[in-house]
Amino acid sequence: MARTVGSNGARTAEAIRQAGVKLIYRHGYEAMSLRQLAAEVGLQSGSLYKYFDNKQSLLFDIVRDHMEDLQARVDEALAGCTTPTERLRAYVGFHLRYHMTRMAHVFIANMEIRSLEEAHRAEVVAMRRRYEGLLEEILRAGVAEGVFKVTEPRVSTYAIISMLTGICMWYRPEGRLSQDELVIIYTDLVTGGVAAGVLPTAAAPRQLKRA
Amino acid sequence: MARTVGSNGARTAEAIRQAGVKLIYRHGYEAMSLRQLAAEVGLQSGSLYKYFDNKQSLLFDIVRDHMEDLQARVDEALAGCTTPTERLRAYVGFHLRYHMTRMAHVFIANMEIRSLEEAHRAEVVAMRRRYEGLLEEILRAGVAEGVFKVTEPRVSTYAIISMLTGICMWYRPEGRLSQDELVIIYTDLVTGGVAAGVLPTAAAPRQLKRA
Amino acid sequence: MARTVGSNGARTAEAIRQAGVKLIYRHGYEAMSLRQLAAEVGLQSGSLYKYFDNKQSLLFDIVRDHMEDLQARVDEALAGCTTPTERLRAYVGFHLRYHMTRMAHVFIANMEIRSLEEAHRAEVVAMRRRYEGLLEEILRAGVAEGVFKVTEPRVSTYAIISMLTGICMWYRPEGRLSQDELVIIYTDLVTGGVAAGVLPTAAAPRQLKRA
Amino acid sequence: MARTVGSNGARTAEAIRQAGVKLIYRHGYEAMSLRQLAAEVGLQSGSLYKYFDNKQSLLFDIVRDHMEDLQARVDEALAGCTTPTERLRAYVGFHLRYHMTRMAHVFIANMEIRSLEEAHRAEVVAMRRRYEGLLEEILRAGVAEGVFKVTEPRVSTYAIISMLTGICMWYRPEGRLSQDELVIIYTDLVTGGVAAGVLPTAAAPRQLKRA
DNA sequence: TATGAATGAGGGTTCATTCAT
DNA sequence: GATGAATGAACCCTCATTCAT
Repeated sequence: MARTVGSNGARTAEAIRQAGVKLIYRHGYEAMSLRQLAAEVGLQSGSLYKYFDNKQSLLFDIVRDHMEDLQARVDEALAGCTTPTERLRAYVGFHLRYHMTRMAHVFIANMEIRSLEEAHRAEVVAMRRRYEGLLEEILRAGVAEGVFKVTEPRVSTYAIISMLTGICMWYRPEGRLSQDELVIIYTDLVTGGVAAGVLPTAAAPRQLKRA
Repeated sequence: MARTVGSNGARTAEAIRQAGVKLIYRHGYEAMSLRQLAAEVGLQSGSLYKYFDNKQSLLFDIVRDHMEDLQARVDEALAGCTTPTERLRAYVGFHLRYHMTRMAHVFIANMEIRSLEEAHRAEVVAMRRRYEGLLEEILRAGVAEGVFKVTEPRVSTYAIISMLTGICMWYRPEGRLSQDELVIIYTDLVTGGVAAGVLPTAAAPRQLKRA
Repeated sequence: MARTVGSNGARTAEAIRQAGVKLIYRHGYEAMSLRQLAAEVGLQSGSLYKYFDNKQSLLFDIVRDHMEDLQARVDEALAGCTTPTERLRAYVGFHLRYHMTRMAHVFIANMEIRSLEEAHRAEVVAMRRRYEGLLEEILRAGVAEGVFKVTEPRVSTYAIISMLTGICMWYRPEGRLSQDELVIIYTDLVTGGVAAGVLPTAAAPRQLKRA
Repeated sequence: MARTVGSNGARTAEAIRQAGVKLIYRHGYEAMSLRQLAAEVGLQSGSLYKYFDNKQSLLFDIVRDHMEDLQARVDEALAGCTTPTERLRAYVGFHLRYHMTRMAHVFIANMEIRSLEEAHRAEVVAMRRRYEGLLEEILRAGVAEGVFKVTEPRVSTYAIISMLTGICMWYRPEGRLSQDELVIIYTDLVTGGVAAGVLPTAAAPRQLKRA
């Protein structure tokens, strides 16, 4: 890709960021080379170092900015929702739409945590914990009010988050179902799963035989 | 790690396989070097080539064998279960126990699909599709019998699989909750989510504002 | 050899080319390592890849450029020569002088065809055929005019080319005989060999006993 | 290739020798791996060391045996030929037939001298010198008797040998021309080239311009 | 701001060779 | 006589990174 004539520093920085997201999403952080990235934005690979300190910090910046954005937006989305049920629906809807809209960023933030250096990983994990903590609090509040039946809110939180996040493994904008339709389907699954006083508990299941 | 005296070929092959699973699980396929792997089993890196053709085939062998094992065991687990509800509980229980027991293999099979060469990836994806197809059939059967309320069995399948698989992101054998307890929790979430005639559908949700 | 201070890219490229010719001539393409080559020009081996795509392409570039040069110069050398005899003498003289002057290149082009990948080999073989074809045409013209007695121009072409090219197996610039003297000797051999109506044909020879 | 059942040591040794000749001829000494060679005769590569000390000695054995055979047979071929002309014809005919019959050995002996260790190379070069010396003596004898006009017998020897040897670069047994026909063609070229009192010497030729 | 030449480490892989069995 | 597991060195090549210009 030829270099954009008249590009200034800020524009180049943004181009690098976007190309980085695209290439990490497509190939993985380890598999993406800075030569590739440089070629994508029309630079020599050495020139990238005007825009970041090293490859690792590029990844960290992408992930951290994503997590900050996610947190800011979920706070917005929940503002004004008061009852646990309302808040649950808002959280689920927000999470799904965000993940369908920014698949690449989300995918990277989930898959490449492993590639972050320890200090960076810790920071990202803390941000993630805060974001997921919101859902756990919603579940606990619903339990307290008797509208949810959840014996282990932490576990259910993990379960629900995993379910919702999984959408970015297969969702395609050009697919048959609209975002709205998908939100309804998933919301039904979640609310059904946590609804109070509906179904009897699962019976004690059989043991898995080891190899 | 020093080489085990008297080790023979078969034992070395097994050691390589296990060390491979461990290191790929821990560092990722791209990040694991064959020198690391060789050191782990007490060999020179070139000696590994007695046991596989190349790094890629090591990964593929691990993933393919895992998928075959998974399929064989789920078939076993479902044998004798006839009603959709029974079969759903069996599938969920099996999937969870398998994933809690063989976390590393499962994690690799999910995360490193990206690192497989196209032909290998296609093969693995087909195997996965078959495995997940079992759940979809169960949901469809339940809908047909009127015991499940699922408008998009394919989507719900993805959702449920994601939820269940997510357990291998955080489960620790030494954790507070037993496998049995976790199975109950997840099973309740799933069965509640697909149960017929319980909750009203989610209202049309708000749109996510673009960045 | 230490790196020449102030060397720029073009100079390095040329140094690599020359060192490549020298080392391939001396050790053979297979036996020359890129570490050797890099050391010869004062680089790290990885740095060579700024200057060629891979080892094979270094060889191909050397051989192809040599063949192009050879063809361009023989065309020059033959320009203005009209009679078959004149042209034969010109071809022979040119071929010998060229081979005495650029022994290494010629040697490589002859010996390392085997080391070229199929596509490259085909290209080089075609160039060689064109160059040798010139001699064959000269012989045929001489036969047509009755000045040469050559029953199989193709075979005689191979024979003459082999004879002349062989000079680069032993010629040394510091040797007793000058290039001019050698040209005379070889030219006499060739012209004597193809001269019309001189000697009776060889009698039917004895059969070689098989081992 | 599967191992021949019931093969004994001598048979295996011979099989290795033949496979070695074939593979070195086809790929070159450096490019042939002992794994390849072992596979060709149905052995593990380590087992080859029962039959030779190392890769180098395999090459040397092949070349030395070939040179000894060549010398023994040329002595035979010349036995009974007395006049220089007779002897020249005999030498040429023998050389050509031998080279057409044992192309692989000849090719190896010519091409892989470079791959021989210094001591081995010296030995082979000496053998070759002796073999070529025969031709030189024939030329000198012919000059002494006045039947050949050769000013530099050493040079002419090189020239003639190169011409004749070149046949193994293109000869194919299934080709249009028989060995007898080819011998006649080459013999005419050689005898014409060295015949006394036929052609005027080549005029002083032009200088080759350097690049 | 960007280049482009260069580094130095390390990647996956192949090789000739050894040796206990 | 042959295996097969293993070595240790070297192979070609790619990488993130540096720095004078």
